[in-house]
Amino acid sequence: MSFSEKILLWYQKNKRPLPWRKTTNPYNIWLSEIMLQQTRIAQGLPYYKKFVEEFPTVEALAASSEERILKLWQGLGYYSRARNMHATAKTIANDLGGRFPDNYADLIKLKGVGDYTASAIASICFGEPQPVVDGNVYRVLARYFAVDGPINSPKGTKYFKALAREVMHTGNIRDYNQGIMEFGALQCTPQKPNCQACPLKSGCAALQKGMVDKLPVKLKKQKIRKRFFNYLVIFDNEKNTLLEKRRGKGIWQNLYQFPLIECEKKVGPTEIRNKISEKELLEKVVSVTGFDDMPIVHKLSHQHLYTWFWRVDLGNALPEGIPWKRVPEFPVPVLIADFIKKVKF
DNA sequence: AAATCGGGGCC
DNA sequence: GGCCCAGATTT
Repeated sequence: MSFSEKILLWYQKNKRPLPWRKTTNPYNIWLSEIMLQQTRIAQGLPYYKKFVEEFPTVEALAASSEERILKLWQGLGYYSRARNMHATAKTIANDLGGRFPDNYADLIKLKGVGDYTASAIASICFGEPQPVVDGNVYRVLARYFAVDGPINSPKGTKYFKALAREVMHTGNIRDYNQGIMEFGALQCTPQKPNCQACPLKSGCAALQKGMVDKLPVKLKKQKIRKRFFNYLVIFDNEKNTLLEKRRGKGIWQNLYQFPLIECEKKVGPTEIRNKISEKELLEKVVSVTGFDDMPIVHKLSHQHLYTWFWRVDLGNALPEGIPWKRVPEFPVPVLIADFIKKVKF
């Protein structure tokens, strides 16, 4: 039996009953694929259900606001996916008559749809023989064929895409693509793969060479930037607070936060007061007090955010003040959401 | 070619 | 603390 036939057979016996496996509707498949980019199924699943519930069709998603979409997306990370998803929904609803492109070449033109996602939708929804290469596929192929070149160099990416194309099962690409990913997720796992009970062990080159735990090879690790955030949790004399929308290029684009003062190092209440008056952010500051002396350290994959929250009481009323009860309506980073959840006023 | 973009689970 | 996750986009 060939590699792909064994994958197919394993999948038929071991596949999990996931909601997006009950349909080949491209809207549902697209939604699930965008949400699962760099995201474990356990984490993405509740978000998929929420989105399908609130937006049953691409038209419903297109008609929604970005803010509402970001709110539902809150906690899932990589928020550009949500913004691109909204843009693509509008393209499909408004320019394409509500119909998804039905082939790889057209799918990959959509915002937020790259090689993997275009291949996944084209194969799962339309049966187009395009191989998917996600993190699972890299691992399965690197081990089975004992490929020790890096998977994340441009040459490596091309090599694995070509290898995946060579070995794919064109007769049932729909199940094969999902099968090889499921096999990587459940059987050929990153740590402690279940090689003893593996139906592919007789042909696995890495197993025969004792290299299973060395593969796949990945280049470089990114170094982590430290940043120092000071959030101003403001209360005016009507107990309203202030939120600002993050603009520009960096993390958390278009999400909300308390007014932020970023510094090069830890600072005290005096510096915070000075910064407030320098920027003429607020008038009539009555008091500035820290919630904690120790920072909350929020760890992203490429930044560590050392964060202090400051309570700032005002003697006047803010024209754009937001009642504390309405704060949970805004999409915010998990760092902010955790703080709001933790404190009681 | 390298950097950027989140958050959570596991060891 | 490091690694990984149904990757895409920007620089």
